[in-house]
Amino acid sequence: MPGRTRVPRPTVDRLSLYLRELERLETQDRGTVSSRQLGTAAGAAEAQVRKDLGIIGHAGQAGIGYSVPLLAEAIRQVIGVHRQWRAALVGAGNVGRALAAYRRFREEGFEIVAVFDEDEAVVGRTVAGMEVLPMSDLAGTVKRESVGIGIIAVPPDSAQQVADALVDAGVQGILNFAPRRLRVADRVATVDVDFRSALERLVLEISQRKASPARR
Amino acid sequence: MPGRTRVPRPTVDRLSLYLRELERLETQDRGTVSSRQLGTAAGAAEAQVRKDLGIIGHAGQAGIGYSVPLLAEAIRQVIGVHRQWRAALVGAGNVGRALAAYRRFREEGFEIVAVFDEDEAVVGRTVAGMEVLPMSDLAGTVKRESVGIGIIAVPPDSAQQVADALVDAGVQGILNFAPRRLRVADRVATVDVDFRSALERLVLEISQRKASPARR
DNA sequence: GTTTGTGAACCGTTTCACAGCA
DNA sequence: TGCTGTGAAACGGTTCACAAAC
Repeated sequence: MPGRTRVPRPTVDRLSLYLRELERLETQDRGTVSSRQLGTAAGAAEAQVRKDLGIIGHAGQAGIGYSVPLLAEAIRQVIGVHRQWRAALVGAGNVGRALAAYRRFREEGFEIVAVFDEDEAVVGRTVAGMEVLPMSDLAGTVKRESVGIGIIAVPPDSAQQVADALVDAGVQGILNFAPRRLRVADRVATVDVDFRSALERLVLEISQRKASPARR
Repeated sequence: MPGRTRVPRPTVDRLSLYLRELERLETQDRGTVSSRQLGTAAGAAEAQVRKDLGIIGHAGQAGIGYSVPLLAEAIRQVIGVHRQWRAALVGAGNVGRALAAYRRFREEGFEIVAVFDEDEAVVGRTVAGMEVLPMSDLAGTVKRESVGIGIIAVPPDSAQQVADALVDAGVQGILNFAPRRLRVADRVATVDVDFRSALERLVLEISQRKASPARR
């Protein structure tokens, strides 16, 4: 059973990036990679890569490197994408429709199995081949379809109440696209994807870059 | 001239969140906030809030707190959203169209002024009221329209070449929605928004949450 | 020669704790 | 009493450096 030790957040983020590089190498039938190459792809130091892989308990071979397929599988196991995750999307606006149409998710182990909206006028329409359902169907669908993840793509003012509904329905995690910090029970994990914060980070970095010479 | 001291990345992220709360309070005509309240909204400790505001050189009043409008303005100044930013969007697929349609950007100081696509079949179509332009028009448009930010919403395989084109055209920063690490000149800032990494982070947190009791 | 695994030093950020001001 | 500002301590993650394995 994996998940022995706690994995630091920065390490998790890098594991995602290593996995992308490994999958690229898999298509090229490369048998091994060095920590240096993985580090270059992920923008991390090579010692960092070795530390990260040590944390998840994966060993390489001195002088050779790491086995591409074995390491890829090990990372998938640790992250948990070796199994398929089923998600319910709430919000059929711009962001919601784009997510529903994003076919790539499926290959990556995620599947949106139902779409909901609070707006009665939107309920009944078709989004990416799925009928938009009313919020009253949420709890039933989550149970029936074994939904583990809720995706929030509604305006900020209704984000919290949607989160409450998802938690009540029994999801294990929430991916939140609304620019609002959610308050949820401890047993539920949340991750925010916030365009606005990303843009603000970018703009501030631009300003700082102009002020002082960049490093690296 | 603002931007005296360097602002740590984690602080930048929290400043975004403080600003959201401040804007909410502004609509309610609240005159002051305590570090405790800002911290609660942003999920940070109160001492952390005071440290952050100290870093940007903003002082509160002991026993009272911080002035809502003054602090909001100070944060906007530091981040750089007190002025309007003009952006060029590359990629008119699902993600690109959703971004183009995302009206909220405008209120937040960002404006997409042009849309480009590499695919000849897409060029000429209309997206959010804008005609999709060919990549050959990129450099000219960036100069003519004073575009500071490029937004990449293309498949991963073409992300790097789009980045190169944006850098050559003279943008100062790139917001990257493609799941690929970009390599750009030092003078250009980049920020990644990666759905897949976000989902993987979520899934791993779900696993860890099941394994051990959560804190907080 | 190449590349791993890891203790030790290092560094930046967070938390603590408390003096000082309203 | 309520709340800020800030040194000092604690923490967690990163980088260094090198012995060991191939």
